[in-house]
Amino acid sequence: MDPASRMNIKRPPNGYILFCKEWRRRLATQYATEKSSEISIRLGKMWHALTSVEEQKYLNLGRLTAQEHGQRHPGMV
DNA sequence: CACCCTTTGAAGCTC
DNA sequence: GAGCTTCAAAGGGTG
Repeated sequence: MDPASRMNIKRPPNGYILFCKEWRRRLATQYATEKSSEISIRLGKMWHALTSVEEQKYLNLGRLTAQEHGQRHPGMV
């Protein structure tokens, strides 16, 4: 790949990553003694607790974000 | 200071 | 087109 793309543009975050950014901080506050790896496991449990609408919301948003990346970086090569 | 460990989804490489 | 691998976040813990 072009070094320019690797240097400036990272891979688009999926729905789960978006969910992490919102809840990871909250879980880190509640479980301040735990590490991100442990938080990730808790986030996985939180993910299972989501309703279909919420789950699809994050996945859908992540997919749209990925679609936008292609539009924000046309060609690139 | 970079990598490990961990989660899920998707990008990205290989075939 | 079908499939496997790497990277995205992320933060104490490890090296």
